[in-house]
Amino acid sequence: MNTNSKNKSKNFIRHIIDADLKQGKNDSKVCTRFPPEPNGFLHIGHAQSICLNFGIAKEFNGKCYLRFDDTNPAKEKEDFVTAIKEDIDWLGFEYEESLTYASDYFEDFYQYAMQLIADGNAYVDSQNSDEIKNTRGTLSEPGIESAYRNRSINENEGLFERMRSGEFENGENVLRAKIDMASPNINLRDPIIYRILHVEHQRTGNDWCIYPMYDFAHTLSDAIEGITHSLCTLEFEDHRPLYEWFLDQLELPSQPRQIEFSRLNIEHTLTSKRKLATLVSNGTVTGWDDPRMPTLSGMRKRGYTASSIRDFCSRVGITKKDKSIQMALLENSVREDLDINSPRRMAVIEPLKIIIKNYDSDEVEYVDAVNHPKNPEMGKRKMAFGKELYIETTDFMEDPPSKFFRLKPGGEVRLRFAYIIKCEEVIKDEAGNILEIHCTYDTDTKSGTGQSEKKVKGTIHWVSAKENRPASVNLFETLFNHSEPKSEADINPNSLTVCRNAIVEKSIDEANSGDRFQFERSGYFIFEQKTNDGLMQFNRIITLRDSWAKIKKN
RNA sequence: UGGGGUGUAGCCAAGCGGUAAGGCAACGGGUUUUGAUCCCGUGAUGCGCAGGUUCAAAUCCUGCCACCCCAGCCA
Repeated sequence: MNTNSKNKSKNFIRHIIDADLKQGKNDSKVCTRFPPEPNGFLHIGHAQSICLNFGIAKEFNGKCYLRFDDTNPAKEKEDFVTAIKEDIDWLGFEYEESLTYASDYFEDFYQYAMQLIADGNAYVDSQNSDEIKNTRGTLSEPGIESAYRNRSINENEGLFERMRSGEFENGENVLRAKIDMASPNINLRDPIIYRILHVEHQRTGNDWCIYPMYDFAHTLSDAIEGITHSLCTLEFEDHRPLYEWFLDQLELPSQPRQIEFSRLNIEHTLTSKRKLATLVSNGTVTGWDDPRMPTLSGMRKRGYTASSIRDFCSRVGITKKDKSIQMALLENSVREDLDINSPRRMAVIEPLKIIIKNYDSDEVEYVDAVNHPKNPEMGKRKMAFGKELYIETTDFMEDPPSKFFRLKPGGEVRLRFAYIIKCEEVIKDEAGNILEIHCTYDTDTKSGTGQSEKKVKGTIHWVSAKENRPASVNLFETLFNHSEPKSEADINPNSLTVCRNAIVEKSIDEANSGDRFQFERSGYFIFEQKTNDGLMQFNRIITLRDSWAKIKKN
């Protein structure tokens, strides 16, 4: 894919797996899992985890489960399951043989919980949530044991059965693991492992009114599926002792190992499902798939390719260090893919009219334009040239700085694939606004004819005024101004600009929805669809690198 | 101020006792009918800080500092 993958250095997780394999652990098998909760859409952070988990499985000839962690029906929806599958499909990973749901194991979980009770390792607590909260202690003070902590096994069994059968209201009882209320690790202070929730589950309907908590369900799911390496993010480090406690107390089919790595953060964006959900619900964006969102569906709509996201993930390291990746790294991956694979077209986003005074004919003449400068196999096309054309407004300056290689009064510039033109006159309205530029063209300078030795510094793009297609173009900037956004106040008010006066060369007619192009000298764009008023609608995926913009700044 | 983690260039990251890979960014230069692409070149006497062990330390030891995570019947 790139030079990076050739000499890919191994991350610490691969080292651990190598060592495990060397020692013959887990029958020399490797099994991982990607366990999203279906309560939102996947984002770029999930992509890293998907690439890691599915990548490791592939590399070690193992298996990777896609497991929906659906233990909290209050927050989950079938729609999210569908969306998540779609995103993983798009990213290019397969899970047909390995698709599971935590809810598949509800009965197993229940039986294991009964075992915990039978062994004196769990009890039903009848304190309410405030009481439980108030007796948990603090970061520096131990908690207080519940008065219900020493109920008999018999009583606990009866109570837990009655919890299952629906005899209690939400919150009346919980099942707690009996560990240590004085543990310095708060997760070990008799954590709740079951709560009562009279909520219909998207898959199990009303079969259950008690649902297992994450730590319990996750450990058991891993053990049941034979996960060898359970990879999660750093915030679960404190949960590992509890994970291992369950593994120690119960006789389970396998002994998975939890390994934590740091989350992926990207500057100027958010990789928190909860915060992204807020942007969706308060209308800051148009939806989970808004092209400005760091969700996989958003990036897909924006025009990013799955391949470039995989490449990006391969360039970002897997470590335990807190990180904040610069957007430039992602953009580099996107540009690299798009440059190789996108056919070129010409489009003018903000048109400025050019009249070629010495072009006598009212007819159009056709010039050849290659579809890719380095890939002849992509072919070429004809572009209409004639007396009236449009160029980019920013390609003309009446009073330019030095080193401005574009059109200026009295100056010459090449129209790409066509002729060299000279600016003769600037036509303005009474208010002084530039209306059009009158030029002359040099007939000897037609591209490809070799009739003239004339060289000019600048080459600009253009579109015929006679043959073109009107377009509406969405230009995006980052959703947040601040490199590490905290609140709504950091939102970039200019994250979306709509240009409804754009025009594209006529050959764009052939485009199908989802096709990507490079509009020369401008950027990469994806064709969405035609708007109701007949405009071809494009999203700008990303600009070209622009060293002129840098020169201007200095 | 309890517990768990992490500190190598602007951002990532390799390194695992033998004298600091690589990528992105930045900055020079070359090619170019895209100010794109591509190609070439430039960065740590230094690995959070201070000591120590050793012929030899980013790697081992001690102390300190900074930052992140944890007190949901969320995951």
